Formats: sequence, C-alpha cells, structure tokens
Amino acid sequence: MQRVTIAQVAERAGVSTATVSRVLSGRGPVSAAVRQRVRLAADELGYQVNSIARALRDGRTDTVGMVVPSITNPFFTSLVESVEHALGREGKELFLCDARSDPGIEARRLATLAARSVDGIIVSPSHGTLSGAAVQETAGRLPLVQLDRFVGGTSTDWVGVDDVAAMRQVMDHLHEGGARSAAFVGSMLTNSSTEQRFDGFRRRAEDLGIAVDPDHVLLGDYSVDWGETAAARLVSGGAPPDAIVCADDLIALGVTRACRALGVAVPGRVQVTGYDNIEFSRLGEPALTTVDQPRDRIAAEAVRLLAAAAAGDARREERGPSAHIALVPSLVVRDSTRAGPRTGP
Amino acid sequence: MQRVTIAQVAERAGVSTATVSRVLSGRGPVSAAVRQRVRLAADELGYQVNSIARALRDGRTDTVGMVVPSITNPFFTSLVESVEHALGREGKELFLCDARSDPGIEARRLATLAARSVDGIIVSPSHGTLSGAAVQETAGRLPLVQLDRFVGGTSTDWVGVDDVAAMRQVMDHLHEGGARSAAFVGSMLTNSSTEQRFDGFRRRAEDLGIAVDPDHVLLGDYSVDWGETAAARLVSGGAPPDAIVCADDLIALGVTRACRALGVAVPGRVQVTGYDNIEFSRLGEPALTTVDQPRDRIAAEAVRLLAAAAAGDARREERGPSAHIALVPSLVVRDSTRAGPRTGP
DNA sequence: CTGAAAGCGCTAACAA
DNA sequence: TTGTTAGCGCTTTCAG
Repeated sequence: MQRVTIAQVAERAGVSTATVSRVLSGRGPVSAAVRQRVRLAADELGYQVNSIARALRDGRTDTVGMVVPSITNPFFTSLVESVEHALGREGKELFLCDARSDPGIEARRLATLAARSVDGIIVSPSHGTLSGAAVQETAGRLPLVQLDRFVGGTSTDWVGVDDVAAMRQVMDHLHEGGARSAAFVGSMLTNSSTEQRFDGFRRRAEDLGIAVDPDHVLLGDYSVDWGETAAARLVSGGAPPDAIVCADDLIALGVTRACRALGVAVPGRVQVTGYDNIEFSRLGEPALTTVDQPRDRIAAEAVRLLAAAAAGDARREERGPSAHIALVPSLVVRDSTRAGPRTGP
Repeated sequence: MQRVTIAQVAERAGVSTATVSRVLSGRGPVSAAVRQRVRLAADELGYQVNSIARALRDGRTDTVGMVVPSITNPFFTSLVESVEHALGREGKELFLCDARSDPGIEARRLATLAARSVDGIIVSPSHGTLSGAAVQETAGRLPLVQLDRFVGGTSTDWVGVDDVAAMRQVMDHLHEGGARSAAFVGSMLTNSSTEQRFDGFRRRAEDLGIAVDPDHVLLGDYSVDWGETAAARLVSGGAPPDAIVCADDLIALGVTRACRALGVAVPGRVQVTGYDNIEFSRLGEPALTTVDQPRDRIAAEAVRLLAAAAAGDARREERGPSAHIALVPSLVVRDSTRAGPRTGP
C-alpha cells in the first residue's frame, strides 16, 4: 500500500531523482543506457507518478471541474459525456459534481473545485439569480464557462443554444399542424432555460395569433411527475389547448403519459412538444417531437473557451470581453405533433 | 487570478504561517486575539485552502473515485447519486469516471485515480474478465470495492444484489401469470450482472418446468435498440415465448416498444420483465414489472467498507478477508406481467 | 501560546 | 549528459 516515489526509483537505478524525472516525463536529454535502467527500475518497482505532487509543483492539474444541476437528468448526463469526450482529446480529466438543483450545494461545489486547483470550470447554473454570487466569485479565480443555462448579470463565457429561435421553430411547426391555442409547461422561472424558452414561446405565439390562456402557463420543475400533474390540470380544467409546449422532454413525457391515461389523443386532440431530445424522448407514446441541442458542438466550444482562457491567464493578459456562443438547435419531428416532417430551418 | 497563500495571510496578520494554519484548521492552541486577527486577514484576502498542497502533505484527499461502465445508463447514474449522498455524510467528495464499457479506458481511469491519491475507489467493472488485471492491480494500491458488478477471480470487497434470488422472484411471478415458456434478452455474457441473472433465470426456469428454447436466449448489449432488435427476432421467428425476461430495463423498454409496434399484446400475449427499476421503467407502455435494487443501501455499504479499509491501512494492519455483501432486491410488479401484485418476498 | 523549520513528491534552473 | 538544489503550499513536530 506504500507508494513508490521517484527517489526509490532513482536509488535502484543508481541515478538522481532529476534524471528519473527527465526519463519519465520524456523531457530533457538522457543517454539511452540510463534511460533503459531507469525505465526498468520504475517498472520493477511499479512506479506511478503522484499527480498531487506534480500538480502542486506545476500549478496545473489537467483536470476540469463540471457542475450540473442534476446528474439524473438525461440531458445533463449526455452533455457530461460530450464534455468528457472533448476533454479527452486534450488529455484532460473531468471532475463531475451534482448540485442537486440547490444553489447552496452548488456554491460549495464551486469552492471545492477552486480549492482543488482544477484548470477550469464548466457550470450549468441551477438558479437564474441565486447562483450568481458563487459563479461570479469563482470566475474571478479560475477560467469558467457557463453551459446551457446562465446566470443573469454575470460576465463569463457562455455556450448554449438559441432558445428563442428554437421556440420559433416549435411554434411554427405547431401552427402548421393547426394549433390555434397553446399551453406552456415548464419549471419555475428560476433558470435561464425556462425563461428563454417561455419568452420565445410567448413571443412567437403572439406573432402567429396563437391564443395563450394565462391559466395555461404552468410552472413546476423539470420532472415527469410535474408533466403529469400539469397535463391533468390542463385537461380537466375547461377547454384544453390545441397544443402543450414543454420546457423539456421529461415534462413532455409526463404530459403524454397523462394524456394517454386520460384518454386525450396525442396528437389528434392535442399536440405536444418536448425539448432536449433525450434518448427516451423517442420512446414515449407517441414518440416526442422535440428540439435537439447540438451537445457535442456545445461541449467542444466550451472546452475551447476554457483552453483559451487558461492560455490568456498564463500570458498574464487582461481578460478580454466574454464570449456568448449561441448555437442553433434543430427541430426533431416525431409523432406527438401533426404537421409532417420538415427539412428546412 | 493569483491565489492567496497562507504566507500572505500570515504577513497581513503579523504572525507565522504555523499560527495561521492552526487557526484555520482549528487545531492547536491559539489566543483569542490572534485568532481574530488571522480570521480577519484571511477574509480580507479571500483566502481559500489549497487542497492540493494539503493533500500532498497529509497523504489524504478526502476524495473517492468511482468508475462506472456507462454514465448514460440511468441505473448507474442513480447509483452514483446514492454514492455521492453517502459520501457527503462523511465529508468526502466524489470523482466520477466513465469507462464507456471499455476495459482499456477503465484501466486508464483506475490508474489516474490511483495517481491522484484518492482515498479509495468504487468500481463497477465493465467486463467480467478483461477488467480483472486493472482492478486487482489497483486494489493492491488502494482501498477498493466493487459495486453491482464484479470481476471473477478478484479478491476485493464487493457490494451488490443477489441476482439469482431476484431472478427466482421474477420467474415465480411469471409462472404464476401462466408462463410456460420464456426467452432471455441480455448483453453478451461479459459481465457478472448478465451472467448471474441468466444463471438465475435458467435455473429457476428448469425448476418450474418453463421451457427455454436455445434460440430464445439473445445476447447483445444494455440498450433500448438491442431490446427492439431482439424482440423483433423473437416475435417473427416461429412461436414466440410466453414471457421475455430482460437483463435490464433499457432492454425491456425496447422489447415492449417493439411488441407494441408489431401488434403483440403485453402482457396479454407475452409477459415482459425488466431489471433495475430505473425511473423510466414506469413510463413504458405498459409500465414495466422490474427488480428494484436497494441503491442507497448498496452505496452506504460500499462507503462503509471503504472507510473500514482505509482505517485498516492507517493502522498498518493486514488486510482481512474481503467482504461480499449481497443485498436482496425486491420485485416491483406493474403492468407488463399478468399475475397480481405480491407483497411477500 | 507562538515561531522556526522540515518535508510531503515532483520538476526546472543552474552547475558541473 | 547528469547531479544538486530550491521550492510549490501546507501541517506538524520541536523549541522557545
């Protein structure tokens, strides 16, 4: 259980620790003979670098921290996967933290990551305002980029999708399918995703003359349960809308499930849309029409921004203006809406 | 971006670094006056400990590494959540790694975690044999416990469920519902989960006189797609079985979906069961009968074993015999099988 | 009660 | 080409 150090390898090989370091890191000139001996000694002893020591010395950990609101939300899981992939290409590791949608836990996670000298942080803030202080504070210490969601009033890099544009596509599609009235089911307006999506929904509904009953805007949380609850409320209370626009797929899955249970035909009686295109969205009954976020692209941009920020730090440059990169998502038409598949934007 | 060190705090407070350390860590005697001054200086400077330096010094990181086969599999995600919860109670962090079901990547992850001096490792090995070397090797360096899955021929602690007992429950239940023949759909027999579950399936089928056509054992991977493919094969090829037993819920979700598409009534014509009780299992059409693993319990036991192993290390004791803890899972009866809900074991 | 100093394991100057 | 040494930031003896 005792760890092998560079000194032990040095002793066994009959050289200095510096030489061992040179051989093992491949930097600096070493004669072939010595190289052999050191390699052998290291192998025999089963030497492995102590990355803690290296990190202390170098001030670099080759590790990026990521904080997501919920690790059980499939959208974030697949985003994590994309980020890990992107980091892997740079030889970096990912330290993943779950904030449990709690700005308090989130703040603690961010502090921990900063204390652990990660090279940068990728965070999808849990809350549209309450996450602000911790995010801003952390951004002052380390390269940080916000992903998907963002906090109002912060000045950090951000990568995500254009929710308003996405909602425009959704509404146009529903309109094409004959919707003249619509409901919106989302989470409490305490994060940018819901805010932006609701905003896009409302504006385009207005443009298209789609009626939105104030009672038909239901805000809870991102969960299947809430989708079921909300749908039941919409269906039982007077005249249901022609369409139910959901802020994410989990909600939409709950909505379609409730509709099925209540005997409301989807998309015959009411059209339903989701958001995120999680794997399970195609498994609903009917399969969900939803919005696909280009996760790999988002992850790649985030990693790129982080690398750029780190490089800037190293050169002791002023932090330039922060970048806001909004990618354009695409509508995935399946069976929960009426209009046929479209190919254009 | 420059980090504040203990030395700067010491200077500002007009004391030595040792005193600052004593104040900040709350260890050692310090006069109230000095304590005040140090606290103030630290706050003003925005001091945060550098856990890298602390880890190097203490040889402890208060971090546990976890390696799972696939972070996008909801079962593992919720297991991760449980582990994080359990660790949180001990003031430890979780470093999560995704092996992408690749023993090569897995081995690299394990090595990285060891290099980073995590206090212990929790791993659910991707492969029943190929994961062996890396797991055993790592276990020789650090406290390690295998979770859920395990590798044959290794001698480490393990916590999981009794798959054979679970399958006994499943088969009894199907039998009660009138099944006289059954199929098994799992992953290639390259991990202990599938192996054990198949074994339990086969043995109990025999006991109960349930026929298992050799062509009705289909092995692919843990995915919805494979479930769909397998179901199509079972249904189209001659006489379909009375029941389809799936090695996990993802497969079962694919199976029920295919059955629906092909017009095969579930559970009318064929009963279907899953395994894991992931959140989406109740969202299938019909909702899945499945096996619930006591995740929180599993996680708690794993964390406990790790702590015990770490304590043993510290006392330089011999490693005792390894513990194998198999918890008993419970059958969750929903709508994809015919017999009524049961309350007993 | 407080300070000086050693040392965790590693790497990069600097010397030889 | 190789060795010596300083030092990353922290904690902990050991003196005072």
